[in-house]
Amino acid sequence: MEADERAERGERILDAACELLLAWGYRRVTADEIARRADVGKGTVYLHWKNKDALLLAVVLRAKAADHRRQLDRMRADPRDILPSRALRGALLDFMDDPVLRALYLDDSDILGRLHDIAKKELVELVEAGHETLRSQLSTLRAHGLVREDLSVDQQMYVCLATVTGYVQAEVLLPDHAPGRPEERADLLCHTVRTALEPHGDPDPRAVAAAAPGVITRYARLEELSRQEVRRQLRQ
Amino acid sequence: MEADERAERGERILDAACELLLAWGYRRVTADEIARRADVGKGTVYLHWKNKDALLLAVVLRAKAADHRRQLDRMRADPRDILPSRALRGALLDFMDDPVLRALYLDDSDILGRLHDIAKKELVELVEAGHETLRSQLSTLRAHGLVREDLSVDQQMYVCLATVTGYVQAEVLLPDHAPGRPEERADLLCHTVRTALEPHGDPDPRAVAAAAPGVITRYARLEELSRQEVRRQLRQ
DNA sequence: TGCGTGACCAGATTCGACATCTGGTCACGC
DNA sequence: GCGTGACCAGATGTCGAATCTGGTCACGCA
Repeated sequence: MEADERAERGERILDAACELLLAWGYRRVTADEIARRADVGKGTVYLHWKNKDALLLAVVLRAKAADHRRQLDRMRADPRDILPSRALRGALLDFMDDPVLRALYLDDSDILGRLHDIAKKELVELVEAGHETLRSQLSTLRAHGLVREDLSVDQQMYVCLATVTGYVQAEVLLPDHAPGRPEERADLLCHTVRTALEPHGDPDPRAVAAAAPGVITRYARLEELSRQEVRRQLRQ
Repeated sequence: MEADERAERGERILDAACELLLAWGYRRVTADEIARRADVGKGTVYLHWKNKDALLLAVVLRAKAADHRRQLDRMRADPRDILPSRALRGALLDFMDDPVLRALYLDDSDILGRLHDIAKKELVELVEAGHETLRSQLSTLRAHGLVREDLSVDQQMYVCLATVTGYVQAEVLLPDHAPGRPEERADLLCHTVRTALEPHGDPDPRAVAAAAPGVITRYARLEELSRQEVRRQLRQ
């Protein structure tokens, strides 16, 4: 059997599941309809995933992997994006663009239903790895003078996580008062994190260039891990 | 009839309702049990409030009024608490202390049930007034050089609201990673807001003293408005 | 020979009629 | 004349019947 064909079919099933998940929500999505939209028999769905939850979890994991991918691409295109302010700015823009991430981070139970709880349990490892990546990123940047040392690394992690959480939640909690353009809101997050953690003035390009490879390597590892998690849901 | 006695009875009913709301949640609270705990007949409850929702809304409004009261007391005790970083630090500590505010701001539907939706509709005016107070506070402090002018007032409002939202949500979303002591978490919020909005270095005490009366007057007005809203729920 | 399929079944979910509970009223009595 | 609790209509909960759906597997097509 063609491995490529199998993989392509798997993607088609994921696409159909993703479409249905966003349109109907977890509770209303049926294995029958996923198979119909993906143009395969229902049994074929179960040749790829052991059950419906594993399939829908894979939809969420694929969105997260794509998110990590975009983050990594940005850092490779412009190393200044390794700075926490710029990295979180990008993360917020990605979040605003991707309806699956929106549903996941806003805990939209209309869409995710109990999938959120399942995802939380299954993603513990990945979230932990994300936190470790952030910790390592902050440590590296401190060593290069790109992040201040007036707070501990743990405190800076909390600042990053709490602040980005606020801007994410603000997307739904403060629909009025929000500056109209997504970029403007992302720039405000950037400003908040930069002033909280980074030294004044523009970052030294040589320090950025020196710190980039290490940070990018860690993010590449995180991206690889998230792609692994998508595959891990597959039956074989 | 003694007006004092009536008011005292009203408080007792509010206390009982508050206790039950936190212990049982909106859905399980009954007018019968509130009356029993407050040692009054059920009819008496309805002499004070036109229905159960108005009573439970009054519970929430009373918590919000007490919150405004504490904020005002702090500003009067130490005028430096008019600075946004210090004001939001206090707001976060208050939030962490008061279970009703916790339920309200975290949208705890186990406790509030549909009361949250009712409150959102009824509180539009008060929330709007709170935002106007914040806007006026920022303008006043900018005029006294206590808040920077590198962002617009609207942008600074969004920074305040989004950031405090994040630290509030972080209380439940990041139970691990959170520094153990509430004060430490509040200090991190203080740091974040201060670096985002305020000039470097300690604030000029004379500028603070000059700006304080105006800001305190606005907060006093807000507190009065919130007390009015509690009374407005009463039947007479 | 082996991958893909859809009819099939057990168990989960939904529905709706019936029973119980509770918000709000008001005639009574202290 | 204010406070009360018995009372009632409508809201809410219960539980079995009917329907739906996840997951399997015997079959057939390539």
